[in-house]
Amino acid sequence: MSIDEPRPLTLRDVSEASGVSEMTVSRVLRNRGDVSDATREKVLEAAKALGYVPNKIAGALASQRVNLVAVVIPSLRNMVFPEVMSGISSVLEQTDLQPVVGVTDYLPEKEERVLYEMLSWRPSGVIIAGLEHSDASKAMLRSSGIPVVEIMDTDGTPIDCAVGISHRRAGREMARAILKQGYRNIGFMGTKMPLDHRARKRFEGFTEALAKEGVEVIDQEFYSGGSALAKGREMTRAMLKREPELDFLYYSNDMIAAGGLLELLDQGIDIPGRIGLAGFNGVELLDGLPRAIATMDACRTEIGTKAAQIIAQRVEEPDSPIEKVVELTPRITYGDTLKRR
Amino acid sequence: MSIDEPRPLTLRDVSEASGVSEMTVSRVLRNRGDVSDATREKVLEAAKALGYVPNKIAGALASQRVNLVAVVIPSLRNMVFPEVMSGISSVLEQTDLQPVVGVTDYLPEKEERVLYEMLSWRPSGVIIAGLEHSDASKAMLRSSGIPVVEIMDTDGTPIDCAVGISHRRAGREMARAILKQGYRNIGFMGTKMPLDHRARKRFEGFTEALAKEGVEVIDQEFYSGGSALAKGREMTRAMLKREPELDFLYYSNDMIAAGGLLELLDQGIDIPGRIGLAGFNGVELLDGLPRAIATMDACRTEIGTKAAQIIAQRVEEPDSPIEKVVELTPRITYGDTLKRR
DNA sequence: GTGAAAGCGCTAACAT
DNA sequence: ATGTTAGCGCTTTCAC
Repeated sequence: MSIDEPRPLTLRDVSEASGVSEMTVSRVLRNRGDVSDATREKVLEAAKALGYVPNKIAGALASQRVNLVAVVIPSLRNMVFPEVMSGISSVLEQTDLQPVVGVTDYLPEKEERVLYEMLSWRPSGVIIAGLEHSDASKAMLRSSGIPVVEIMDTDGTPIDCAVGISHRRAGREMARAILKQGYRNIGFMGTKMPLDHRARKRFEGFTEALAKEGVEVIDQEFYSGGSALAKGREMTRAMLKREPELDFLYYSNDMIAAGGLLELLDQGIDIPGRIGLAGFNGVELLDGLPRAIATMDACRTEIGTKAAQIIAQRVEEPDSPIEKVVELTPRITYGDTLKRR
Repeated sequence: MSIDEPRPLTLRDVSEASGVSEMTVSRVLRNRGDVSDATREKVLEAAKALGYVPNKIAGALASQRVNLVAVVIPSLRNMVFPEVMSGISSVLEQTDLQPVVGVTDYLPEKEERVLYEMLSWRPSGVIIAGLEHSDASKAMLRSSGIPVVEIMDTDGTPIDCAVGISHRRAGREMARAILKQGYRNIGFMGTKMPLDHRARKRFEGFTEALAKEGVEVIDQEFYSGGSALAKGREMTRAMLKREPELDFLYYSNDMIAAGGLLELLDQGIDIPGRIGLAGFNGVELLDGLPRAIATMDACRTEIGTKAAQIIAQRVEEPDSPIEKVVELTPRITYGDTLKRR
């Protein structure tokens, strides 16, 4: 008796153990075609007893189909993306498709690498955050021949199709709401934006709508890294010191807005009378703060579900019609930090 | 001229375009063996011009090696796991290994499915949260023949090896610290625990250490779902109403502890004099709250890096010695919500 | 330094 | 209802 290397099991092993041809074993394991109940039983028993796990690599190569959907996002630490992911998963779970996540850290070069890696597994579709990509990335996506859904943003031209919101519009609408309530001395705080195109677009829309009414942001500050809550606090304190006559603070996300809120409350400032504030995103996490922050929903889960539906649809029926752009419409939540007439 | 189906490119296409054999093209693309600079140049040029992306499926099947590491975690919405992920990524980025994430939603059956799916891609290793798995999952892992690192927890017997902290010990230590400061009327709030073994173990360690000093938790409450911050607030309010003489609140995570903190501050209660409180995890997110919450670091990033190092090591040198259990030691942060003598 | 042949473990397509 | 044959696109191995 010789000691065998622990070799992974193959179809052949199951075939021999059950006395059924490899082909029939394969059919049973995939619920394909007609197999008699007796044979099916035998095969399943043998497979289970051996602890056989199919080799998808071989299967994929033979069948030229891979049931993976590549999902490429900038980060997992920003709660926005896990929420999009859960929208995607909830739809794909009902199909035989599986999401595979790649993270780019907001770096175009890393996006390129991640994309290359993922495409080399020949997935059935790609869901990728944003409309801004390197030329090489765009070329890869275009020539991949698989459905590509760019998510989160609709301000631009998609490679294949896009699902998201217009961040420029979101910025404009928040600006209008703020002006409408009579605020005029407005400050802005946000992430450093060369990296974050969506935050940049919101800011652009925001200042553009203000300008239309002859208003300019009187102060602004950008951060990167660190605890968003703490940063929101710090930046707010600093800005109020610089510009005491500020009457509104617009934040590029709800987490720094929460920091700002806590700072204003500490200082005993009347919200939203003396100073109003607003963030962006509507992160559920923040329910439970002393005041509900004015914000705009970014439709995260909905973006995920819609994107996944598009992929699933096009995998099933490759010739189904293509909706180029699906623009969802975020709505303002006034909460307790933005006056309403 | 006929219209060709957009067929994915193969090595053969690059071979023909460059006038070099498929074999040599393969060598160039993988930087293997000796290839003259002239040939290398030609090949790279052709590959780039065509936009060739290698087919890893075929490669993996032929070479019997897959550079993927399966990472199986309960959730992405709990910031703990993205932090572990980033520890894992930071290590694997320096190798040619790639993490692939699977999410179980704390459900053993889903863990089983996810594991089966992932193992069927024949990854080079598995990193999986927790020590509790279904028998089928354990069997799959054992017979996979690849390195398996169970993370987060060391209270139990690993299948192969484990990296984490002892949650029982963490609970005990927090209990001791609380008692030492003279608190005696202690309440506990946490997640519903049949799902979350680590929270359960902390609670068990906690009550055990209290019992040793003749102290019992005088009230407890469990939640599931919803905004943790809001839940922490609600549960705290309810519990204080039920048991006004409470002088310490122990929470199973920092987020609900933060909700509790905000509630106590609202009620104008003296912290940590009249009531002290503590959470668990040390989520960076929470810097910036009005008071720093007493907590314990769960060593999340470190767990990720160590686990990834073990996998990387064992992939490189399959016969390297195995450390069964790596137990990291979390430390208490007193913050502003737990008296210190 | 380069190429030819064989085969990785499965499934499509065609028998029977 | 079941079996046989021929690859899928690469890499391993060996020959030159």
